[in-house]
Amino acid sequence: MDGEGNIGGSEMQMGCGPLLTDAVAVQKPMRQRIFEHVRAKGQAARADITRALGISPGSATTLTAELIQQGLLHEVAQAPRDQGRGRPPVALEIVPGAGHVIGIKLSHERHTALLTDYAGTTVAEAELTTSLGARPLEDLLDEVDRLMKRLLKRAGRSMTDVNGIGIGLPGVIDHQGGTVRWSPLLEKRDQEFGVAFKARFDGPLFLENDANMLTLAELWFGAGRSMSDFAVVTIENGVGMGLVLNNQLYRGSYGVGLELGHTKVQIDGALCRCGQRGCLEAYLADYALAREASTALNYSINQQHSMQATLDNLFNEAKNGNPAALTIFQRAGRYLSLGLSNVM
Amino acid sequence: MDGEGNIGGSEMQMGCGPLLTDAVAVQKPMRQRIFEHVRAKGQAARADITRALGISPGSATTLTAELIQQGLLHEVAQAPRDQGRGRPPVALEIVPGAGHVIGIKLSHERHTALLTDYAGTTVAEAELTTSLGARPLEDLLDEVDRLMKRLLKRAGRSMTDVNGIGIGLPGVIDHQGGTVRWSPLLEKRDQEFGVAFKARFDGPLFLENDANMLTLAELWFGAGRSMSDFAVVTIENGVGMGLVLNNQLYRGSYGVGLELGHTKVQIDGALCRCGQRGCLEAYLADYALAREASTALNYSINQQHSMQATLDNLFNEAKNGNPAALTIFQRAGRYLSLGLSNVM
DNA sequence: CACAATTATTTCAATTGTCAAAATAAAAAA
DNA sequence: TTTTTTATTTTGACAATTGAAATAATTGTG
Repeated sequence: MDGEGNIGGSEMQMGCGPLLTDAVAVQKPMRQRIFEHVRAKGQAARADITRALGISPGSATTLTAELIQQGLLHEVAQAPRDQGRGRPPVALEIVPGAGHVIGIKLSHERHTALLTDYAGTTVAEAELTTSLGARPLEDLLDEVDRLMKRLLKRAGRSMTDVNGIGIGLPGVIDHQGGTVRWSPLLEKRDQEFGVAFKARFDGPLFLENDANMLTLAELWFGAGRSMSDFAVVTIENGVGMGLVLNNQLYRGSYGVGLELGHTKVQIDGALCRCGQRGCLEAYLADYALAREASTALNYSINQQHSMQATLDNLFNEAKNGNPAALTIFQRAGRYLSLGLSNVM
Repeated sequence: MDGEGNIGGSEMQMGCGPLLTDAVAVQKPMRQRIFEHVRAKGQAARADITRALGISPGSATTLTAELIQQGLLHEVAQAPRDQGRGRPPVALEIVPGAGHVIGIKLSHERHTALLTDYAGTTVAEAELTTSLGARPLEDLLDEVDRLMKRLLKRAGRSMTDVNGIGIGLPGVIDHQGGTVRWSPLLEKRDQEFGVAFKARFDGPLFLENDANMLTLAELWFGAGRSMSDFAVVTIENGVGMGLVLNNQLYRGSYGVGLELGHTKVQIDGALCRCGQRGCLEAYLADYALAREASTALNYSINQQHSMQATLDNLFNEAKNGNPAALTIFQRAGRYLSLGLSNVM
């Protein structure tokens, strides 16, 4: 009778093993995996698919038939072989016009956009030079609007032909929630980019940090295609990094990605704009170089120089052998390699 | 006719998207997921499983029936509830004696072993003090043999009751291949531990770096159970780290894990036994502290002191306010926090 | 040239895993 | 007692796969 109030109260610490299971481990449907395999290989026969995905030949027939029926795949005439016996395989290919995707990169000085088909070939490009500095979310969406209109006009297509839109921009991006936690392009923090976008346009949006975007590009089109783990480092306005682990982009616990720039390379080192000391970014980013350049080039504080001009100047000085300027670049290089070796 | 030799030679760079798909992403069968869920919770009713794993109640009945049939699960009498209506749930529990597992930790001075049942409760323990230093693989396996015999005797069980054996040891371990790339316990490099083990014993072996082992323990039994990403840092003979990303232990491209100890914390810093400079380990590991201690305590070079004695001495001196000794510990702490913040 | 060998693809019945919906069970509340 | 509520079981159906046999399209061989 005394045990009624708290059930099992005496033995709370039961069980073992992780409490959280990886609920994300949902296997993609077979149709999609076949589609992606054909896309990766460029073309593939049913027999290749059978071997690559470990399915039965019967399934290959059924599933490819469905994809062909949907207009996503089609058979392609085979070049005659000079060796190999047996019935020749018939290659399958992605129907290029089956769908289109827009990719947009928002950046400091100019935005660029690309329209590609499902096979990955570029259909049209467009760009837009923009005002520098932070702006309201609506203004940024206006720019996106203008850019997409220009792109579609150039390709002779309309928004209904577009099956997906990917946008990459600098800052701290929550990919899952479609939120921009912080970006140099936006005035305010924690802007609901995804929501605002959906209100103005349609088609599914994929929002991504620009370094992550670049990393994905490398994974899809570049050297990363055949690697299971790699990192991409960008040095621009700030230091960014994207990391691919196990063939997929690693996003932190809350989709925020990595912050290589704020890796510490020196105890009590140079002051960083994040407020801490010794960050890699404080030695590598353009604003950091510019800061040191002012000293090296003997600029007085009240002289006004644009950052780009300062950097150009610094670069020229270094080329001409100015030792102070050279040291800055050498040090930046050394710190970069240090930060990178830590990632390894 | 000219295109016969190399098929598609002109258009090799076809396709886009990752070439390697995550073949590891095989969803575990539902039966196993249910088993693991019950193990994690200690006990769970069919209705709980239905909700937790998102399956239909019918499936829960069928699948748990199979597990009960196999002798892995059983129903357990429920304590009377004081609130809540409706038919009371009947809890399921893992049959403790359904299987047993041996866990072994090989270390410098002594090896320890544990026999537990499938529910995770310890059945017996054993340990073995060992010769220091590197030895041939066969000698190490002899020690494992002796340890396991002692353990099983104490538990009154035989090898046939054991369904799996996990071994953790310091060094660079290839978990997948069961190879010891390097370990302070072994004379030679690249020893095929798994193969040699299988030749002498039976039952599946799980070989793991000791830091990774500890990390898994934390994931299964400790604070890590409710976290999706975390790191475990060990400071012993060398600095080790285990990392859990997305609820699973991260092993490098080839199962080698991480090397926090050789993260760089200081450009041109202290010399490390790995030959590089500025490694975290060169400030934190016991041999590094001992090295500095010799200086701080004014030991002359030809005096012979055991490492442990030196460290004890250093610790006492620091406690008594010796400033040189204090500095050593403070610096070690600072470098550690630096290395850790980089991991974040 | 007919025919075996070889490889690719298709057909088709059978299996498996899962679910939806209805039925049944066991308790508390009215 | 009857209703309400929650847990579990039963049942039939469905969709995804598979295995095995059949068919197709080649090359090599006697």
